[in-house]
Amino acid sequence: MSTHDSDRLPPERPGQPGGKRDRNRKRRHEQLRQAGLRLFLDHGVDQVTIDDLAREAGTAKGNFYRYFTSKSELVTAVLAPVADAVRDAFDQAQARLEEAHDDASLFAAYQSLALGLIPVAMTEPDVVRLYLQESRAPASGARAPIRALADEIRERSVELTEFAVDHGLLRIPDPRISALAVVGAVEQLAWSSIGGELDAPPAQIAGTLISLVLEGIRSR
Amino acid sequence: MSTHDSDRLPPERPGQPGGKRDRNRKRRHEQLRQAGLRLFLDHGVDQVTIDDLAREAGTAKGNFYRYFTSKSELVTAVLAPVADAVRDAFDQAQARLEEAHDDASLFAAYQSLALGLIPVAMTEPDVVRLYLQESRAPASGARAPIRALADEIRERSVELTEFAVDHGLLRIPDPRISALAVVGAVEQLAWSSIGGELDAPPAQIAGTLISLVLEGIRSR
DNA sequence: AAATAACGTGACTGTGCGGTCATTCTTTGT
DNA sequence: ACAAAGAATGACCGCACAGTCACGTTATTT
Repeated sequence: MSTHDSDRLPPERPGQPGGKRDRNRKRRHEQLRQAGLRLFLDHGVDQVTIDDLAREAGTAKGNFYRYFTSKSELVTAVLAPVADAVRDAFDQAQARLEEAHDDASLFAAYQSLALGLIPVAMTEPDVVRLYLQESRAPASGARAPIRALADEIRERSVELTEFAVDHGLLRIPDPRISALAVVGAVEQLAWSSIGGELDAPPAQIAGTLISLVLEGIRSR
Repeated sequence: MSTHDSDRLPPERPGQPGGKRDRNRKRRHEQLRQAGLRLFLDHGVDQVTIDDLAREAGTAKGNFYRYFTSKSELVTAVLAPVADAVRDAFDQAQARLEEAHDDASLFAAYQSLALGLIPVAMTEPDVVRLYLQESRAPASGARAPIRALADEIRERSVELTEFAVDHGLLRIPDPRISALAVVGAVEQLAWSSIGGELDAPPAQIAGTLISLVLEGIRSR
């Protein structure tokens, strides 16, 4: 009969939401997530094996599959906080932009995007770094979730700027080119900053980039 | 005695420089290079096995090792044309910059950089794409040569702009930030363009980016 | 406290990988 | 034409991997 042929691994959550089972489960989940983050950063997602992950998390191999069905699913979990923050920040910015009517409110919309992104970049630099490290991976395999997030970021950035242009808030010839250029600049600066190649404080980097975008190099 | 303990695989070149051996050898080398380029793009460098490469190149596995000692060495060979062009272009630009004295000659130096890079990007888009795809990989493993090239590009870009600032040719507060922002913008635009997400012609993309950098968004 | 069910373990299996090598084929030098 | 050397082959070895599973442990329910 099999009411649910598919209730295989991993099983449902334990009984009480605040009980010992629930806490233990969350702890293991987080241990595996942290192990993944460390190993992925050091060796690249593709090079890390399930054995490596289990060992680094201090548990047995078979147990890994009680929490994640695949490495790809773990990658999604590792990325989750950043992915959520990114989506929220774009939603916010889009909502504000839809009610914008002048230069000031346009600026405020873009500012809300930045203000939504900066906190997570400060609290989770390693996750951001992992994203940047593998963000242009082929769309198949364990790195796929990272690539998907990258595609979403580019898409929504372009969307946002096209909306501004369509509603007469911004007057630039090709919004797609400008939006992608800014995304590329932001990502490269974040990458160099997190990697320690740029010792300037993030606030200064952001300020320099904003004035560069608004006024160009000539103005200085 | 062993005059040469280390003349193991891969062996020296065959007798005549223009003979059949030489031609065959060059052909196989190129077949393996093309096979690598295709497979690396489709599946990512780390996911491709030596068996895959040999099969795609239409040869036997053992033969691979007559041409490359490792996957990493093949990656280096795949990248070679772009790596060479990049180095040459930076050398050129640096030489011009050292003799620059005003705005016009500064512009000419940067222009020579662009003019050195554009041809190889047009003739070898796949190699550029592979570089962009894996350019932020960890420094160990088969992707290492790609990462090395990326580091070199960033380093020399910063160097170039710092030189211009130090010699009073450019007046910007932090040359490192500006240089990296431009590198990021260029790479992102190249990535999107090669990936078909931007249908604008390269010349228009370049023009828009240049005016964006020089004058900012406000000017339009 | 007994029964139940999720958690946790590590051995096990099959598969596929990197790298080697004896052998055969092709080119070259004489 | 013949010998010498490089090119090419694919079977083979050892190993490491993904995924499974029977069994022991710990928390939860009754």
